[in-house]
Amino acid sequence: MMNKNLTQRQQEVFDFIQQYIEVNGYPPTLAEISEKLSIQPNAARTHLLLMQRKNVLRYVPNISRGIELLKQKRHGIPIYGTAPAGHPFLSQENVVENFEVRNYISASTDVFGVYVRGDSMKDAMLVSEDLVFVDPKKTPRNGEIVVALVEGEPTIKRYYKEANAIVLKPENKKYQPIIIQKSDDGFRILGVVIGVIRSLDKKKIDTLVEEHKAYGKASVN
Amino acid sequence: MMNKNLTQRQQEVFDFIQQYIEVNGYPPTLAEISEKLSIQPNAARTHLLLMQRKNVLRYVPNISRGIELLKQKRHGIPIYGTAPAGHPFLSQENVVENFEVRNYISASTDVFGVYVRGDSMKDAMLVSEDLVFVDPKKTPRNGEIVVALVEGEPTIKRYYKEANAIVLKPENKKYQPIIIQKSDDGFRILGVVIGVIRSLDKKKIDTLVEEHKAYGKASVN
DNA sequence: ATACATACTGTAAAAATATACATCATTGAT
DNA sequence: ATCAATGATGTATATTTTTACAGTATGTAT
Repeated sequence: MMNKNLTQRQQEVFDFIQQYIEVNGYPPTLAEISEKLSIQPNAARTHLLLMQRKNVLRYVPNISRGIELLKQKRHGIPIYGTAPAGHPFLSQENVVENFEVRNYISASTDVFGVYVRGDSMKDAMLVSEDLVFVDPKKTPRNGEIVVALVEGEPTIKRYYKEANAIVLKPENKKYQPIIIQKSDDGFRILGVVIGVIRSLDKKKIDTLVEEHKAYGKASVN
Repeated sequence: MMNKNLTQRQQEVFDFIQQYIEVNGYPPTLAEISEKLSIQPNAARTHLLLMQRKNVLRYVPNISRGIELLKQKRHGIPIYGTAPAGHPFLSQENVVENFEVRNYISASTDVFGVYVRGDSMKDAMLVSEDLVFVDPKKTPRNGEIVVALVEGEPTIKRYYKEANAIVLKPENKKYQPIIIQKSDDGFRILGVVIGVIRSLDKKKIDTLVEEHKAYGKASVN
């Protein structure tokens, strides 16, 4: 994250502070900065004052470790509700909440993400390059979509528990269901899919719509 | 974020520290904590030492503001690549990256989110309750999906620029395109849709698949 | 050539912070 | 009934951290 306005030395100071906070959880003292850069505390102080003018950090005099890095406070994305007509839509007042994935998909703390590959779930609207969020703590119910390890390979399928076996159904007629016998080793449910996120560009939109419409025709065969 | 193991007083201390860091960017001194809770600095110190034993924070003696809150370091969600067979899939080594929406949808810094309502874009796989990410800085190209303000009402449609007008096409045969004359006032493009996120539970999955299959039948009529 | 901003050194002093005792009250567990 | 853990007070002291001066040097734009 190079700040174009900063001089080389200032950037070094900035980087050190950033790293220090990452490691320690609190900002460094002037002495710590100066030691690292082999300069005097006073020189470090000057840097902070100059950088403050450039608005990349806040330096509070007389406060030990009174350094706050600005800019990269880009946390969450504002979400606007459906504003009442008349109001300027994009105003602060219409911010309903701030987006944080963890809040949005509200799952246990150890959710993880996996990219979808292939088209075996395309009828459930999961296509290649989508990123699915998986909750490993959740026990799958029939019909839910799960990520499972079948013979060492991760796969995304619909889950159905039957008398003596577990059936993993793809959502695409081109593919056959996978049947897991109770004795099967090398099989493991990694978790339940609780969300998807898709990055859209024009090409992706077009592909999606094509596939979607093709489905209609295919189903008449 | 209530920590079950903490006593009430400890929770108060924890909450204050959290809030203080949020506001100032660096942790408080013992004196600041003690002042807020109307106790002696020494008492505050004891709390920190006790809480450290409970692993909710780190307190470094002799270091001013030497407090680091632990636990809520839950930033981003780990994303696993498709692991080579044999490797334990869910191991740290397979973490490809850490999920941050802003990185994922890679847009200008002022992206925002809006919830989708209605089914006018259902054929482009945008359904009610989906959250779309919108980039206000991006200029729409023909065929891209945009969020626009039409007579004060926000709406999501496909964008097409024609000789004398702009056409906003829904992706659902039930609805008619909206045609905007150049002179039209009260019309404004708010941004281009660059991503979607959907929270999935079993009910939502079922609804999606139902609608998706129904599309096939409808399109044969 | 001459400001001006950056990038320092070095030292003493001032201010901000943390800590060591000594002491006490309350509560829950053995 | 007593121990251990929590939650405190209060004061003097030690330590950490910042700051005020007083200088020096270098490059760059005017």
